[in-house]
Amino acid sequence: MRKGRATREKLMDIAEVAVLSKGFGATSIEEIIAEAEITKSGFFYHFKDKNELARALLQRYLETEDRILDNLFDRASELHDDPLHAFLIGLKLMSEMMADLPSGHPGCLVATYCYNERLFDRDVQEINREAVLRWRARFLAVFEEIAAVYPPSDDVDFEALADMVSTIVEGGIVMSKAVREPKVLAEQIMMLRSYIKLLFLPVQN
Amino acid sequence: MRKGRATREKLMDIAEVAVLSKGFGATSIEEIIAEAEITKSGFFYHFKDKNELARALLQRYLETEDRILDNLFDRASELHDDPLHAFLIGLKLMSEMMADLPSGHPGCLVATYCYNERLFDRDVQEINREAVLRWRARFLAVFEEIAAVYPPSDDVDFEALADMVSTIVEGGIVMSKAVREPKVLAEQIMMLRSYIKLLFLPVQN
DNA sequence: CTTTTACTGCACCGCCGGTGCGGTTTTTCA
DNA sequence: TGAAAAACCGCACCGGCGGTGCAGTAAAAG
Repeated sequence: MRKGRATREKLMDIAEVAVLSKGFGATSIEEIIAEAEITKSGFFYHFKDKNELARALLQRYLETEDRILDNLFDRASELHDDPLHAFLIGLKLMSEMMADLPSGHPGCLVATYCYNERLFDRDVQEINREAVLRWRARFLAVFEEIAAVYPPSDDVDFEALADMVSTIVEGGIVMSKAVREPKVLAEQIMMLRSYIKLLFLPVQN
Repeated sequence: MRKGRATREKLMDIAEVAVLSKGFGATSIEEIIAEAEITKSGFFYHFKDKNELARALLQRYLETEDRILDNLFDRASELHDDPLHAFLIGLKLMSEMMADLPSGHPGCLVATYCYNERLFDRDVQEINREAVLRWRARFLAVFEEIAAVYPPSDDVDFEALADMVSTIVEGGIVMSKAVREPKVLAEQIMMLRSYIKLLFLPVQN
């Protein structure tokens, strides 16, 4: 019961690393079980097929990401009462967190799954879609709260602005991986922060 | 001689669609030759192995992308002499181009290759890396030209700003694919445009 | 009309995803 | 402590795929 959980987690840890560096289709069950030192039968005891592994991987990933985001912006809110400044602090914390990843961000499963869409059945794709829509809703709420206090300097759609947070992170991860410079992701988040500042902070002069 | 080129292009067209929707590892040579109505021997006449297909795909993709970017910003420059306004027009044109893609952006090979890094040898990865660095150089030149005329409202690193263009496009593609809303990519490019406006355009009041 | 190009056909190898099932060890909990 | 449930192992088998090698051939170019 407890042991099974541990083995399952181990399989998923190994699979996640492989999927993020080779794609889902190129990740063989054979290599996963070899690294986990388990038999193929053992693997299929935990996951009835590869698609179930995909679903489990994505769900676990999304849960930890949500927890990290909650934690990060909660901490930021404790550092400043004002919604705008709290969010700016949150972005700074996020940037620092990304910069502290020793060998760069390992990659986002949401992005991988997008570029592997044909490999998954509808429900896995739907989980992915709804996760991104939750991110949209999360940041939309933040920006509406900010806009209630600070009138924006440009007429922007707040849904698009909310999406921009995810866009920058997803794009930043790709860029970091492509040029092999982990700092690019952290810098891009700071660029987003610069935009939010210019958009909502009253001009100082 | 001419016939061979056509077959090669056909194989690459089929492969590119498959790679962008399933990843490189999950794209089988078998399915490519089935769709192209050719034999496996015929395939290996054109590409000595799968890695050479990968290289050819990437190189062709990068060439067409560069041509599209050249064309787009050249057209923009013809519409306005000022570097800032020309670039803002360029972003608008880019956004409209993305919005006009009937079933959304098919995906970027650079991003796919990032999330499939372990599948390719060093030289393919290096081609990918240098392509992104060329994008950086391209937009860096643009922003330096703009900054020579318009002092930026915030102290930003121009290399990071240059990377932001690619970041927004890469991230926007992922977001569009994830939520299955082609317009998201076009909107994100307009968000970038909004930032550039706030960053360089003198405050109007 | 010969050379080059662009293929076809076939045989073969080893790996992989996946299925099925029977047996065994380990853990849990009553 | 001991039975039940959980967590595996072993093995056999299937079809598909990446890839190699090579001999032969149709078509286009010169």
